[in-house]
Amino acid sequence: MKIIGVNIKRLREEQGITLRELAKRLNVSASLLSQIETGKASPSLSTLKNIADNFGTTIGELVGEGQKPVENPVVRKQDRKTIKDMAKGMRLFLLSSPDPNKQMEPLLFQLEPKSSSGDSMYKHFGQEFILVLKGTVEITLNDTKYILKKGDSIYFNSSIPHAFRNIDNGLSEALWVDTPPTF
Amino acid sequence: MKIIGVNIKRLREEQGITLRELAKRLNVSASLLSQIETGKASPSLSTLKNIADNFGTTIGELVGEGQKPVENPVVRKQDRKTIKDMAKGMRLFLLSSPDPNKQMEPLLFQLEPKSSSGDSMYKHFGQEFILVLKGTVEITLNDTKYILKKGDSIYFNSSIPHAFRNIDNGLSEALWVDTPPTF
DNA sequence: CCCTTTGTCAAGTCTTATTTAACAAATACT
DNA sequence: AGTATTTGTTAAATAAGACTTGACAAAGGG
Repeated sequence: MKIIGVNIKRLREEQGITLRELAKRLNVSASLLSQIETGKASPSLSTLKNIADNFGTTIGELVGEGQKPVENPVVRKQDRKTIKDMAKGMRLFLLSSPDPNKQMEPLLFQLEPKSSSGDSMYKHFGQEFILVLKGTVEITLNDTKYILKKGDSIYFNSSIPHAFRNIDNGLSEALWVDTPPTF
Repeated sequence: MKIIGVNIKRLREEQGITLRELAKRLNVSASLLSQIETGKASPSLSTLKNIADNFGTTIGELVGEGQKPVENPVVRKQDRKTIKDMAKGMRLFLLSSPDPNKQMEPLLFQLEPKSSSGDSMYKHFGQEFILVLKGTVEITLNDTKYILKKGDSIYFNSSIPHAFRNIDNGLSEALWVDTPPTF
């Protein structure tokens, strides 16, 4: 995990602070920090957490999750890939090219009148964000139902059982971003 | 970091696999895995990486970054908070309530004709996703310029120097999600 | 009932994270 | 110039704790 050291060093130098100074803040020896930055030692989780906190970042960032370059950044409207086998009357469009390094998964979904995500509720790791672009969507979190009209948005943890349903007479459309990617 | 063990145990049980079986796959003793799951020991980074890989997830998820419940999930169109002090002619609306546990930051930005993000380019940790909802936006990654029309989207690493500019005669509007949150 | 399988615990081993102390190279001060 | 002070790095020693072994009780399964 050499990337850890590189990231730490970069953050440190961005703040223009010295290795010894950072070591003091973290309550570790300058030597250890040097070894970590040069990849000669691997920090314990607790010191890694300290480092992340100190820089206001996360362990995930430090270990380089989702750091690698993403190719083919742009997806044109007409080139969107579709995902089919979901619930009936529901269309899903990928708004980004598949890439294992992506942290987020942006999707556009279209719901025919009366269509829904099905009877069982979803529940998984990560978080989700939904912005309604057209129509009206009912979103259920646990037992609570939220009615979202065009322009309304919602943000929740995917570990909360969730489901959604089009309650508009016409087509409903929403942008959906979740993390981590599932497709 | 007791949360690590809880997450691992949950993932393991979701797969319906036994503690000993998982231990074998990871090349560690069942005892160690038990101690980790019950929070009596903290895994080294290398074994934690193995665990994350095994479940097709990330270290970040395992350490519980962005797992805690999010309150007040819904943001109504009329209740959106605005961020001002950005570049001139540029308006930013928060599409989610501030929450330190959020992994993503969904924003709506409106660009007056000829407005841009400024002369210097942005460069920071994380990733970004942009979907153009109205008008035409020019996005620069390193030296490459991309013209995005309504419905086009782009996904890139924030560590790539980036900037954007409205090249439409009218107002341009785009949805912008980045990770981790900066506001 | 016996036999296997489940997860956990105590005690020991051993890797390795971390410290101490010294080093050369660079910067600052006089 | 020279003399400190500060920079990051390294070797060796230490201490912490990750990890193993082996045994245990509880819970099925035959």
